[in-house]
Amino acid sequence: MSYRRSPLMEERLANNRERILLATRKLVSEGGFREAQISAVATVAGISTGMIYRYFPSKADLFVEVLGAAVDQEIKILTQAAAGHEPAGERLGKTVTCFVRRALKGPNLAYAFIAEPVDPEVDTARLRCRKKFGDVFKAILVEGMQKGELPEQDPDASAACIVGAFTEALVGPIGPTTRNTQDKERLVASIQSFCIRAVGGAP
Amino acid sequence: MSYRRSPLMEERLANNRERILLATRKLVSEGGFREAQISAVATVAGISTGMIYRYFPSKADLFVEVLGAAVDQEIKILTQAAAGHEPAGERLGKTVTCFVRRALKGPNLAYAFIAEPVDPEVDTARLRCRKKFGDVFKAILVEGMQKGELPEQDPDASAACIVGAFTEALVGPIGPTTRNTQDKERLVASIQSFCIRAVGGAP
DNA sequence: TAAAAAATTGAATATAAATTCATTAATTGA
DNA sequence: TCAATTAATGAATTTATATTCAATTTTTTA
Repeated sequence: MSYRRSPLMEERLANNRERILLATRKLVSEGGFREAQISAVATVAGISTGMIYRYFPSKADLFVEVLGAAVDQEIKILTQAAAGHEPAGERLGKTVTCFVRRALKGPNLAYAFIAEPVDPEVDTARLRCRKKFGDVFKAILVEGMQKGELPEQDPDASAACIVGAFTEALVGPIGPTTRNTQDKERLVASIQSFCIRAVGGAP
Repeated sequence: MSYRRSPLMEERLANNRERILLATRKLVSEGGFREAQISAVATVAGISTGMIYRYFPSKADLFVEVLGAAVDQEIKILTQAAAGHEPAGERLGKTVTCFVRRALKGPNLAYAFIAEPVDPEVDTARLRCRKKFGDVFKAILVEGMQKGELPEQDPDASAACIVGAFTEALVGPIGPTTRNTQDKERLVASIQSFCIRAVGGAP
């Protein structure tokens, strides 16, 4: 035999994979999944289209991985924001604000992800992700109800409503098009108040 | 000359157009826009694909018309539900419940419409539609604030949040998959409570 | 440096769905 | 019924991407 992967080569391969993921992430965060065609990903990553298929079985698989990684990162941050010993209403407010601010700062994938059109395979993954986001809020609600800080309510429904509320407020018709910082902060505050009142967590 | 459209023919043409719209509506409400390919529409309508292009310049135009008609109908019903002289919180509750019940009853297009993936042209129309739904709620909120029944809030943001909240609760991860009537009514009630509390309209 | 193996390329192919248009069928008025 | 005109068909074309693979380049070891 006269070829064996050297550590150097190994590294370059891993590098390629990373480049593909990064390129996809960049394209998606700029123009959504729609703009992330294989050829575009290849161009941005500086490789050929064929290469992509040495690392990912299909475009759907690539998307699912990018989606998963971005969401996991976001969930981690969100979970930290949700931690603490303040009353549930306050914690909810902090968490919502955290998400919304990050989304407004963009290019951040999470919110594009939870709202965007894709093919069925990726869609399944997207639903799972929305559920994950919901679970962060659900945990706050359950604890708040246990402590008697929040009125009784269906935590699954309320959590879904919260995710839906800020998603729509962010990517919907009134979403961030050409807004200045002040407007953005006002939007953040409005969404936060809405969600806190919604779960009965107003002081 | 020896051909001129007779009233009979005129009627048949109008009939074809209607059949195309109905077929599209049926397919979309069953399987979303994804399932409504031109060939499928043609089959369901019982005509050839070519025919469709005698009535609609493109698939996007067809979709936009179907979307618009369905949403207008829904808006009309919603506006009626929003009318009345009860306190704003109560009116909001009625309106939300009306929408959610109708969506759960399906096949009703409106909610599939406001949540589904499509190409850019149709997407613009969809955004307009979501805005229309929001405006129904905004009107309630503005009036409620004027009368001092609701706390001050950004009515655009709150309206968007409401639309987002029930949309997500309906089509999101906890949405209606295999739910019995009782579960559905519980979901309706949960969403309603959430929205009423959210705008500060609790009694 | 040369041969073997693997990595990389990108043009060619596959796929899926929208749109067209030459052809055929149906309708109208004389 | 016939000629003129329009309606209707659906196979062929177009379009837009994803995916493959024969050919090329690079890397490794002897």
